[in-house]
Amino acid sequence: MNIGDVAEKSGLPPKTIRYYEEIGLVKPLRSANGYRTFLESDVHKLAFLGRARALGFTIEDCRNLMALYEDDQRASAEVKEIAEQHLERIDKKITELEQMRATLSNLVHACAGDHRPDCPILADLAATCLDNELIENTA
Amino acid sequence: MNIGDVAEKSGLPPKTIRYYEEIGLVKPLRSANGYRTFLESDVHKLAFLGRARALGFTIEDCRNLMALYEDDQRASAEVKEIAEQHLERIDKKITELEQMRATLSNLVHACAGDHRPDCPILADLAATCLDNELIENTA
DNA sequence: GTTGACCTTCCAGCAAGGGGAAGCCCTAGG
DNA sequence: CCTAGGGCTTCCCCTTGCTGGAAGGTCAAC
Repeated sequence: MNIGDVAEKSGLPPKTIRYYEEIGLVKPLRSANGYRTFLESDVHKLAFLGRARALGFTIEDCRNLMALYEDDQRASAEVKEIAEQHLERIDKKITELEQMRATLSNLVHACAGDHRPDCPILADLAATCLDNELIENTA
Repeated sequence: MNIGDVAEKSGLPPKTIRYYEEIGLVKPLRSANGYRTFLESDVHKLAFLGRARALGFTIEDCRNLMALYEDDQRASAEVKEIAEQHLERIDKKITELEQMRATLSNLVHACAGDHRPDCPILADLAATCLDNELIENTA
């Protein structure tokens, strides 16, 4: 199977598949003309990777998950550990974004959004670290 | 004022300040010995940029926000427009992350996390795109 | 035999800086 | 007067996870 077929089957672009080979996530064979030749098991691996990436796992996580997947002596605790750490990263990121969202939302609501130059958004960005100028900026 | 002082006052690392000069966000003067020389207004700008970045605005957003900040003929509508678009980006990102979180959380809870190899997390990653193998993998 | 769709490699680049080397500059201490 | 140190400079590579493009080989069809 050539890379184009694999791309279609796995849902990953050819570029991505070549990249995954480059970093050692898949190891396709080569046919005489230099083309990569993939087995069904490669398609399976690539789909696995695509799914893991879609869940936000890093490439390194994917590498570890793949290794565990292929090791039938694995302990599910190891997999769970990786997933839990990732869950924490996600929660942290969500918290950060919620925080930004809250601040930004306040500012947006406070801004008239008309033709006049007065703007609480700019005032906030400008004033936060410079209390002595706050009065000038908001006066 | 040299870059070290500015870094302390603005809260941005020297590396970041040099980078911001490189991409034209600030334009410090140079003294005879080649050192960058910053004015108070530069510190002010850099603090503005730091705050905007902390709210997740892209560098390009920052560039536009700075331009509006320095234009006293601006319409607050233009600022609000940038902020609203950013708010949408944030909301979209949060939604994505919540989606990942939900799926991942389900998988984590379904996984025993013990010494045994059976793992719903790996099974899900492996099976999603290959229904014909689902039975084997979950059997 | 030649077009056009594949495939190959390599190079460059995105965001937004971080790390570190090699080399000035400036000041304080002995 | 010399030296040690800290701060400053430029330069280039590294990060994450790809994506785009150029130059060129291959293959099946018409």
